[in-house]
Parts: sequence; C-alpha cells; structure tokens
Amino acid sequence: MTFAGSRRAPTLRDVADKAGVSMMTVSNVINARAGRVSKDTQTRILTVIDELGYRPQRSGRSLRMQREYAIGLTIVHPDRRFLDDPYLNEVAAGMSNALANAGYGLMINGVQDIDGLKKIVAHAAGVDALAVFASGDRESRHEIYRILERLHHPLAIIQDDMPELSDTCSVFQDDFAGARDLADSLLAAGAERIVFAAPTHTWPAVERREAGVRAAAHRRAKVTRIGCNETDFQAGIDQILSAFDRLGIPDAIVGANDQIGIAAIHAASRRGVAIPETLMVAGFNAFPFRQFSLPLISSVSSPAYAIGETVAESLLYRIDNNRFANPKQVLSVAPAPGATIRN
Amino acid sequence: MTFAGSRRAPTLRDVADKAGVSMMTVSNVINARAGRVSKDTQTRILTVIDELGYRPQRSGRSLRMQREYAIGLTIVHPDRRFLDDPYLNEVAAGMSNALANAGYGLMINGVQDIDGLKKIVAHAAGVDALAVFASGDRESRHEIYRILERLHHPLAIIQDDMPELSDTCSVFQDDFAGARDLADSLLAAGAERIVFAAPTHTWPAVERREAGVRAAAHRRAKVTRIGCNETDFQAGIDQILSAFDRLGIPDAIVGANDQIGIAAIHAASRRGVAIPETLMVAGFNAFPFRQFSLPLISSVSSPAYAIGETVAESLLYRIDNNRFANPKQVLSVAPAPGATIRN
DNA sequence: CTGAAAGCGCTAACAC
DNA sequence: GTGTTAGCGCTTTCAG
Repeated sequence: MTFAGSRRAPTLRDVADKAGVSMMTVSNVINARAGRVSKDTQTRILTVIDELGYRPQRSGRSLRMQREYAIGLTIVHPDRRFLDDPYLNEVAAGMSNALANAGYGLMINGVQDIDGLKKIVAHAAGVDALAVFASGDRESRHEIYRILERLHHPLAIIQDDMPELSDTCSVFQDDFAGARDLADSLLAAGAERIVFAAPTHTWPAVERREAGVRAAAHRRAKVTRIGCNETDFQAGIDQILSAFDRLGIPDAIVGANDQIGIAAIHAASRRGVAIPETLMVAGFNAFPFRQFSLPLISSVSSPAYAIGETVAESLLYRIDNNRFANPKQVLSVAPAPGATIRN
Repeated sequence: MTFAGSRRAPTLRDVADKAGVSMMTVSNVINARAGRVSKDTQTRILTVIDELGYRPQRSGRSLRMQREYAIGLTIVHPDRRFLDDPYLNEVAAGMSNALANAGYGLMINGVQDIDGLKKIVAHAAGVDALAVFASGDRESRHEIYRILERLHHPLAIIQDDMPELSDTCSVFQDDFAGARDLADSLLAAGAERIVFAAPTHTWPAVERREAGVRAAAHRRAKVTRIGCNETDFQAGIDQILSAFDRLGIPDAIVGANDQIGIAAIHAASRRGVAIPETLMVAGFNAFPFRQFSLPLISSVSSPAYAIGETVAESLLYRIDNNRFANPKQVLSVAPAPGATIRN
C-alpha cells in the first residue's frame, strides 16, 4: 500500500524540467492559451503531464490570481440534516452543476442558528462569493444577511430579498402568483372557506404564498391560517385534525408546501373526509415525492433547480464583471395538476 | 453601493503594520498558539483585526501548509439532480457538519457518468481527500474507483468496497443483516412467495439487500426478483402491476428502498389488494418521506447521517496520521416498524 | 514561440 | 515574547 501523503505531488516545475521547457510554457499549455506554444512542444508537455500524473495545485493559482474558484452555499436551518428539504437539494444540484461548468466548486455549509453562522464566518475565506438560504422569521433572516454582508463577498439571497444590502442579489420564484392562481382554481371549484396551513418554523416563501392565496380570495372566500409542524409529520397531522375540530371541515386546505398538504390528506383520511369531493387540498413545489401521496396532491411546480443555476450564474457574472447583471430575479412557477382539486 | 471587488482585502501585513508588530505575531494570535504572545499585544492585535475586518486568506495558508482544508464528495448518478435521494442528503449533511467542526469545507460534485467524472478529475485539485458514491453496476463502479485512485488522494467509498485499492477506506451500512431480519419477519408472518423489487438503474446496496432476503428465505420461501424503475414513479408502478399479472399476487414485496416499496403500495391499491392482509410490503432506509405513504410502509432505518460523519472522520484521521484507522466500517441498521407487515 | 524574474499571503524554523 | 528569512506553486510582465 502506497500512500499519497508519502510522496510529494509533482509540480509545474517537475513537468517543465522533465519536458525540458520553462514553467511558463507548461502553464500556457495547461491553460490552453491559443497559439503561444508550438504543436510539438505541446504534445511533449502533455505526455509528460500524463506520465507524471501532474495536476495543478489550486492554492498556487488561487494565491496568484487572488481567486478561490469556489462559491459557498450557506443554509441556516434548525435541523442538522439541513439538506433534507428537496428544495435545497435541487438548488444545490443546480448550483453545483452550473459552477462545475465554469471550473468552480461549491462549498456547502449548514448552520443551525446565528451563533453557528458566526462561527463559520470566523473561518478563513475559501470562497469568492456566497449564496444563502435562511429559514426563520423576517427579522432573524435579515440579521443573517447583514452578518454575511460584512464579509465583503458578493452575496446571493435565495428565496428572499433585502434591498438595502450592498453587493447583493436575490433570486426567487414567483410564489405570490403561483399561490394566487392555485387559489383561483379552488375558488372556481366553489371553495368559500380556505385554510392556509403554514409551518411553525417559517421560511421566506411562506408569507408570499399566504399573500397570494389571500389576494385571490379577497371578498370571495374566507382564509384562515393554521400552524402545522413540518418536521414532525404526525404532529402536523394532529394540528390539522384539531383545526377540523375548531373550525369544522373547510372547503379547501392549502399547505405552504407539499409535505404539509400531504399531512392534510392524511388528516382527512383519518376523519373519513372525501378528497376532493368534500375537501380539496393543495400543496406547493411539486417535487417528485408528491407522487407518494394518494390521491396525487395538486400543487405548483417549483423551478428550484433553475434557481440554483441562476444563483450560480449571477455570482459568476458578478465575480467577472464586478457588478451584478440583475439584482433581483424572479422565476415563474407552473401549475402541477393532481387529483385533490375538483374539475 | 460599494463592491468588495473594488478594494483590496486586508492582509496579515496590513494588520501587523497597523498594530506595530511583525506578521508572525499576528499569525500566532490568529492561530491561538498558546503563550507565544503577551496578553497586551494580543488584545491590541485583535482590535486591529476587528477594525480592519481582516480574515485570513485561505490560499496563502494552503500553499504554505500544502493543505486545502477541504474534502470532496463526488456523486456519480445519471440524474443531474444528483442530490434528490435522501440517502445522499443525509450523508452530505453528516459530512459537512463533521468537517466544519474540524475547520474543513465540503466540496460537492455530481457527475452523470464516467466521462463527466474524467472531466472534473482533470481540474485542479482543491481538496485533500475524496469521498465517492457511485450508482450503476459493479463493473462501472469499480472503474470509477480506479479513476479516483489515480488522483492519489485518500479515498472513502460510500456504501461499497473494493479491497484491492490502495489508500482507500469504505463505509457502509449492514444492508445484508437488515434485509435478512426484515425478510425473517415476513416469513414469520407466513410469506412463502416473496418478490424483491430492484431498481433498473442499480446502486451498491441493492445486491446486499437482495442477498439478505434470499439468505432468510433459503428453503423456506421462494424469492423472485423484478425490475422497478425508480426515477419514473408511475413507470415503476406499472412494472409492479405487470409482475402481478405474470406471477400473481405474491405474499410479500420487498422494495430495494422505500420509494419502490411505496410504488408497490400504490400498485396494490390500484388492484384493490389489501395491505397487509393479502400482500405485505416492505421498503428500506426509513427516511422521513416514508410517512407520506398510507399505510405507513414497514422499513429498515438507515444510519445515513452517521455514515457521512464516519466518512468525514475517517478521512480527517487519514490526513492527519497518514493512514486510515479502519479500512472498512460497517454501521448497523435498525427495524423501522410500519403497518404493511402483519403481526 | 519561449524564458527569467517577481510576488501573491501565509507560516516553520530559527535568531534575538 | 517578538522579529527575520525563506519559500510553498502558480501566473503576469517583460525580454529575448
């Protein structure tokens, strides 16, 4: 067994020496600089690189170029399993893929609260820019963004915005319009009493979704907000059941996301309430797992993956051009039909 | 609006000059080196650091220390949304948190196939070690590991192993025992014809889970393997329905994971087959989404998060000590009772 | 088309 | 307890 650590990795100098050229020529070959190296020299150098198994060392280049070639994604979420939400998975995958195309890496960090955030912020800066997704109420989210602003890195805020920050862009989806159109279809099916089920630990889009539902319902239906624990599924079902007891069975329940909508389906099933005949249900985001629900929950499909790509592209543009192309980008959502809304 | 890019970030030298000390003294303060700096000097330096908003630049330290302070997680998966699987979320979160505690970052990369892998491998090395999760058949997985071995980084293989590789460790869960015990409970409930539903695009644990089921069933029940598309849920349901047509309704279906098990529940529901009275169903891994299934799928809970932590700790140990403490670690699984197995 | 020199920010080793 | 020196691997600049 040989260990990598036991022998020094080959450097640019090793390649140059073995190929009998200067380091600069090797560098030109590696960076594919057009027409600076003769064909012969190039193939010779490439052979040596292959023989030696040479790979450029990022820290040397980073130091010289004053660039880390990496972007951070920081997620502030009370659960240590901070990637469990499909929304974040897709954002992360979209970012990672878009960054990889540009030769950048994605560094992912999850922190549970503001103290955790301060701790990682104290670390050395290994990124050129940051993206952040924060759950929690508006005030604590804004504190989070302010802490990150002080790092003097370009910042992209996901699913939220805070216009007073400098050197920041935000990218989100049109939750308001999506929720409004969703509620419209409930109204068209005759809903007059709508329950909006919001998570007890909130996140930025919840407010916009509730506002969209209320805008559609305005003077046509009554909207009641209830809380629904999102992390403990059974507790969430119980909360919906107790809402049934307090308020009676409404015409429709809109969950702040599909998880909550599915909890409503389970609650209805326990009470023997027919979906969609007696009670209509809707969720939000339409990630693949919604197909596990029976009947299939009607939802609104989220462009989460595209949001990740957009975040990455915005930050890369900012890094190269010293300004954001577009400080606020809103991606549109689309209806995701299911079997829990009539018609 | 001021942009970070427009002004040079303060360096160690700036701090040293302003505090009237040498760079080395500042370095000693930053790295909290015991008793090398007087209390007075220390507080003066800390004040200056705060005033200037100084944060050490990782590339300088990396170059000097020959260490990147980052570990990579490479996922080889045909879907570009490579983090959609809860297994990988939890592994990634576990790794990220364990690494952050040690001052290391996690760089996540997803590639769709071996060509994609070769492309990112050609990039500069920005990590000290690598973890890999590969789906696909045994042969292509082994090719993937061999490619990564050539990078001469310490490597941790997740949910798989390949003993002939040097400088490599593997970490996985005891899928065999979990599946065997699961099948035992099916046998105890009287199952004689068991269907094992495996995904069409396989991944490492599938073989071990099937082997566990077969070991339990040995001479006591007949096990038939069917394919079930895991990425297209509806197609998977159709495959199970057509297996019903070909083979009749078995006594039990064991899905290679919960997604597939839930597809079996849906298929049974379409045929009006009673669960668990007529057909028992089981899945594997017991991530939170299994609660969306109705009835709750019986499963086996996976220590995926702990696997992530273990991978991180193993690699950190390897980096510091130039050898792996334990080249092969198997974490145990636990029954996750549900309502789809009788008794 | 190729080469030599200088320096990016940081820290180990050693002097004082 | 503090300062000096040297150099990690790479690329920009400028000379040939």
